[in-house]
Amino acid sequence: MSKEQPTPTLQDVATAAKVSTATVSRCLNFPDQVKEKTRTKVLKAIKMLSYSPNFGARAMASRRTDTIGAIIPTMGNAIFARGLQAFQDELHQHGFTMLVASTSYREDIEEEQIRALVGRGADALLLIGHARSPEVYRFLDAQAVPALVTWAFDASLSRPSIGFDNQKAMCRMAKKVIDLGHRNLALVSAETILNDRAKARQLGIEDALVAANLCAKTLHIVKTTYGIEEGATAFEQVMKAAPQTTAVFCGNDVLAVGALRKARELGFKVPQDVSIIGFDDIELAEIAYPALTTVHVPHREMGRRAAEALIKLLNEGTQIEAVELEASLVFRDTLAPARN
Amino acid sequence: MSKEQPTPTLQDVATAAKVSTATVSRCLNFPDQVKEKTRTKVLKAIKMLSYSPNFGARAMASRRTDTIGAIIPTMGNAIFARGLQAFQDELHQHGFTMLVASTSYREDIEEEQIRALVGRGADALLLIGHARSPEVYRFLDAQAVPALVTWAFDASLSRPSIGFDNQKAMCRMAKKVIDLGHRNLALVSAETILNDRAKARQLGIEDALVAANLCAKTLHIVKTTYGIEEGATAFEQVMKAAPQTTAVFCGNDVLAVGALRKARELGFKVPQDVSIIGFDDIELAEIAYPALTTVHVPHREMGRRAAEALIKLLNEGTQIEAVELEASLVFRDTLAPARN
DNA sequence: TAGTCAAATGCAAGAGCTTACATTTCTATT
DNA sequence: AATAGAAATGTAAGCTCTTGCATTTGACTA
Repeated sequence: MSKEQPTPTLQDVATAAKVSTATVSRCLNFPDQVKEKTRTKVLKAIKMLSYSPNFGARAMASRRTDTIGAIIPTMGNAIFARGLQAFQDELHQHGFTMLVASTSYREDIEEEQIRALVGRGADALLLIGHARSPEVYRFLDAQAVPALVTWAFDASLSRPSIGFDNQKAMCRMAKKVIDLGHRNLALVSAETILNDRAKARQLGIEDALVAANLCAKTLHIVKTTYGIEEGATAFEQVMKAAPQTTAVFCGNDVLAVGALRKARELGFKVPQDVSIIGFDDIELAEIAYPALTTVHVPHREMGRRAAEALIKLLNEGTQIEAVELEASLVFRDTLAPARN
Repeated sequence: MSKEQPTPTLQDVATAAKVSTATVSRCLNFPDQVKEKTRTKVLKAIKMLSYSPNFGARAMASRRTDTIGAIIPTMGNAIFARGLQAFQDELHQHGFTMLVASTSYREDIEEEQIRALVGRGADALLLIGHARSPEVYRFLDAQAVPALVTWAFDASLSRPSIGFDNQKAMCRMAKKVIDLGHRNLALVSAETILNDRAKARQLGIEDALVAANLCAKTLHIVKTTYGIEEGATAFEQVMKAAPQTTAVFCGNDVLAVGALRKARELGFKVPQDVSIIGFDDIELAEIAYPALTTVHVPHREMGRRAAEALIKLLNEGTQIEAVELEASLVFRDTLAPARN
């Protein structure tokens, strides 16, 4: 630890291999531009010195970092995990590295993280949802850092997105629920001011209500933060404030699973007494008992396609084109016709 | 898009604010070294230009990146999510950024990722488990990149670790199980060659067996990869090959939850017919039905302490000292006395 | 008012890599 | 064997910031 042995540089490798730094650099970046014999020599020197290129220097000289940043609300649960894993797998296959930062669903932290990742040299960014201040977008433009929005889809916006239409998907689900005779609906949702996905999901239910000639105002809404415990508490509130409720929509599966547990604790039979509907279709949904009826989000596909689009943009300058993916309905065991 | 407007540099800011680059740099890094009036001027110029420092240049000039890499087996499930979130939260509070990469439990990919992150300028690394080739450690030493091992604890190794003793924890659990009269134990585990945690957990059960004067060889082991489906399949194999089994240990909760589901499908009553024990205590465990008996891993604490130690090392040169955390046993509903 | 010393600022030398351009080495052709 | 042209390699400038040291500014003292 005390022996301050400086890390080897390109120059050291060049010296050791008795070639110029340019040749070593080419060996690393365009191997087929250098003769096999030379390459072997250089590679040996690299291995001998345990050389690893200095990222900063490379970034500065080549004006790119092959790094893409992903900024998600949280890593604390599985909601974004699968999509992110797919995103990273795809990036990795193309020689890109992913940087992740999380925001705890807070707008100020998101902005900070965006700046941090751009500052760290991210060539592009993956963002969740559209809603953020115009200033952030201005910053991204000034820095010439492309950003792709996912986990949402809105053709009306100019920023490209690769995702699904939260509103439409939730509306489809709500229609099914209404078809089953439910008239007293409730929604346990995240705060919708800073979360356009949550907002869209709420609107989806209201759309369905209106389409069925019911009043959108009848939807009983409880706002909370995401978490199993929070879902449980919110469910209790719902049933206390609106005991006639027969179907409780939840903003995501984590909330739904909490609601499910609380329902059991309170002696409600699910789905006979009350139906519970989730959103996302993460592992939890399948494992919950009874297994959760939910909206399936194409996580992996979304992650993969997003990575693909970004890579193409960076490597070939191909503009990103928006892609709308389908979210499907998964009917498991927590939805049944309304009791009456 | 076509207007190639170059991103502003320190120099541009300096010019705009009519000061030297040095002053701008100090404004950013040591604000109290510059007079208030000057600072205001500079800050205004920065805002006006939407300037953001170039990470590469800064990294090169200052020889540090304030970036810490974390390399985990997978982001696809929640096993590492919570710990990682805590790790990142702590880092963030101290102005560090986290880089994440995942390995899919493959040694070759891990090595690649280690090189990638070091190459990307990670000042330090968080690694899961001890087992990896000496060459990797040599590389880390050559690059002078400190690495902290977590999710495991082994005082006998020179590399510091902040984690828990997988073997001891699993042994404690196994003793309880044996106390409950179980004599025919099985284990569904990941491949233990490349996974020292899995290996340790297996040894823990064998220790308990020996301590109870039973033969370690009686432990029926099925190896598989991690996944709910895989857990289900493995459970079926276990019960087919060793139908007398009354307690099935699982390498982690994901496997356990799969086993649980398959048990139900096959008509086994859990825990009356067969007990199932998990490891990790992630959300799934609590939500599973019946709720899973498992070994609780102090994810958040581990992540937080690891970050703390690394930050101290980087900022103040304080050597990391190994910390052994306690993994506790969580008895829920999938463990009962052996039938006989 | 001159002189002292600390605070504020400026100057300029790197930091390690890529790459345009220059030079050398080969290969193939005559 | 001489030589054109391609392939391989070398030279050196430049990428953007930090920082040690030099210089200037300014407050205070004598």
